Amino acid sequence: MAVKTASNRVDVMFRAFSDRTRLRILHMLRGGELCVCDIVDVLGVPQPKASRHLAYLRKAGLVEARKDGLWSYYKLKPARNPFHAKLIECLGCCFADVPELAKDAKRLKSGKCNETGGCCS
Amino acid sequence: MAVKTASNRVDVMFRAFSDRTRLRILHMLRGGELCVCDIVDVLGVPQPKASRHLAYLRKAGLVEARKDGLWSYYKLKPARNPFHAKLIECLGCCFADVPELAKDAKRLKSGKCNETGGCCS
DNA sequence: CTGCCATATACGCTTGGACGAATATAGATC
DNA sequence: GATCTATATTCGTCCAAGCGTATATGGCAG
Repeated sequence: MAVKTASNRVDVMFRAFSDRTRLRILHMLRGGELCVCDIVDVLGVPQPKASRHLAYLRKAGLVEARKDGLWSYYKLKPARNPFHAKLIECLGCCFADVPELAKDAKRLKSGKCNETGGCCS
Repeated sequence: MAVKTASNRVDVMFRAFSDRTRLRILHMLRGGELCVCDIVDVLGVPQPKASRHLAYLRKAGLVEARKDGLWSYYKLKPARNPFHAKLIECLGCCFADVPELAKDAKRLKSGKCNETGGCCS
């Protein structure tokens, strides 16, 4: 079963973290599952852009999606190995160094829909 | 003094880790200072390629160079902040996941010149 | 079945960056 | 100063991947 997928490749995982938008998405997801419209809303980017980056993260094995009716919910995948775990830890540490992250967190908290179910308009 | 250099940018640092060759270089340097010819030798890549990647790492603030006569010695820069430290920790964790790293370590140890001074032919 | 909504993908364009090959730089030796 | 040697940089090419725009998919409501 040891299929050599892209998800196992360390360089691919690092690259997944090397884009500002993806970094913001990953950081947001540390708080738990979110649906795409929330992500689009918090990031303030066009929907296809968010979707593309989510697909990238999915292929890199870093997030997983769950569909529920019209909505897709994304969350971080649990760490597969020590390296993956360390990488996730990096997410917590870079909070201070990436100004957008604080803004995103604020916007997410004040947002309409984070956990009380009533999402997306 | 809070100059916004590339070295402060989290995404740039991640990107620096996202290339196999650079990952191998960074991993090698964990053992301490090395001169370029050692790196070229262990990696088994053309010298300009190693030099280019070393320049990239230098610009990303991850390594620093010291010149001594004809030779250049590179070493990891000490971590500037918690994020940088975590990232360096990742280097240790990905050893198991990147096959080249073990081979590099072996070749470096059996190599002619790692620490007894007599480097480079 | 028709139309609407959330999400995903395709398209065309543009840019960053990896490469090999060639060349430049600069210290050491004669 | 001529030359050798270690390292750095430049050049031209190629490919991955970013973007906005447009469109496809697929569930749901009427």
